[in-house]
Amino acid sequence: MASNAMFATVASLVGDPARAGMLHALMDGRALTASELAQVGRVTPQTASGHLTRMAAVGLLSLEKQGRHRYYRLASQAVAQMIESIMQVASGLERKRPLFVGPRDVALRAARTCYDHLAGRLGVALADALVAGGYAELASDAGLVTDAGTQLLHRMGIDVDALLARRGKRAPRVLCRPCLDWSERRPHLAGAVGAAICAHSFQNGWIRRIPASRAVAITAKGQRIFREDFGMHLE
Amino acid sequence: MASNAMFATVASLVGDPARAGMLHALMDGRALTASELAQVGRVTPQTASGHLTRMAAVGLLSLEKQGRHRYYRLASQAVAQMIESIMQVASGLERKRPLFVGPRDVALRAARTCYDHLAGRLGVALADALVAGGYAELASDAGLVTDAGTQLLHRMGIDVDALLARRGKRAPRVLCRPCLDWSERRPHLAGAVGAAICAHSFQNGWIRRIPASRAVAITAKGQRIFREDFGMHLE
DNA sequence: GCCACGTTACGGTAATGACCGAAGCATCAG
DNA sequence: CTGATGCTTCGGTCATTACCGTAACGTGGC
Repeated sequence: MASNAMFATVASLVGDPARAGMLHALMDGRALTASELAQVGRVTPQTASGHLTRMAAVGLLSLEKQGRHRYYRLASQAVAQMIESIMQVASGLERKRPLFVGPRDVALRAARTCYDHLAGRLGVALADALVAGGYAELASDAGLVTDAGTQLLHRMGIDVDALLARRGKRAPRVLCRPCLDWSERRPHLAGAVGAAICAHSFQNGWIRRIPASRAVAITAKGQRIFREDFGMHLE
Repeated sequence: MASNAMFATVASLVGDPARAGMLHALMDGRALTASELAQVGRVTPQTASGHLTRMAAVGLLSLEKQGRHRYYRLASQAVAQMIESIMQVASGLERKRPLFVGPRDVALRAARTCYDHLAGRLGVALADALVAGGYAELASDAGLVTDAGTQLLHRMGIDVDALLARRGKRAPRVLCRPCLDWSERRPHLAGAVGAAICAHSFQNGWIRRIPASRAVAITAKGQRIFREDFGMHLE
């Protein structure tokens, strides 16, 4: 196998607790400074710097200098998907022992971003509502947005056709990627469509980020739109 | 995050070169003995035994005792998908430096199994042919089998409806998962449908395993069927 | 110019863990 | 029973590497 060495390199990089914490924090798709990442990794800035340069050198992270700050972010969607799939396995194995839910997790479980799309109960509820309304079909393997769904999204201001055209797709149907939620163990909407919905939700003030967290809060406006327009049931 | 520790544990387990080699070898979905795995990991049986017990204890591998042999296999499809996604990232990063293609790789690149479905040029060609014939639609995110595709597979002896029923799906359409091939960098058919096609191909003698390898050979019968019935172009 | 802050480079230390040799258990053949 | 094979456990050695303290290097504000 050609890439056996690189394979081990990548996995062992991700396997260190400090680096794992940093990558975890970067999973919301934002860029964070070295200091912030040192904090989430629970190591001193010196140590964190070493970790970050190594991950950037291999290509897991991309670096953007801005003044005296250095912003790191996940280098690609492939990296995010890899981390997601490892979390998938890890959380599956952890089910064996009783799982404590700390207060810090409450907000995360309610609603959060997963690299570029919505996850948590919000993400799952959105997916459920779209399926229930006949706007989408979701299997464990794959998913697709129906014609009715395309129209709904268009009414909400999300142009799915433009999305397809931009990616140069010939597929007549709008396919989308399901993503198994590690906290809910249920599929939700990822991929290009999921990312578009998430971005649109931020832009229109349906949701907003909770500072220093991957969690997001649903605004009053968002509550109304999610319930009335998407037909979601948010407890 | 609740599972941060487990996350790092899983990733660091995968990150060791010897264990990575073993997992790599197990990616064809078969079960291998401890000795065989020691060989592919290039370590002595004692060392391998330690690795294997650890991976089984955490839940990455499942163990089946048979006489004086101990057969290890990947514990779940989730584990296979995780490894696949890490390979994805690793091979992407490796593109920077010139990539040598050893003779050992030639057969692998031509046709191999990827846990439970076909990959390599064979897998990609099959996917291309299905798309070209209007039997399937594939995007990077997801895919689906068209009605024509369902009928074609039914004629070949693969009952897609039964597949759906077995999984208790309500989705009216047959969705399938695309899997980016690390050697071809093109999508091919994975998921339930891909697995069914692969299993069927083995059962009917269209392909057979090349001993001591993940590579598979296409039989004369297979050549004919792939070309005439599926419309594939195999060089 | 100066100082404050964020980040990186360079030591030395300590702990983790991979590895193998030797020995001990099982299982199967004769 | 005896020997052979497959696998595991134990003990000890060695290499790797995460970590921090100290110090140096940039950038931005004053």
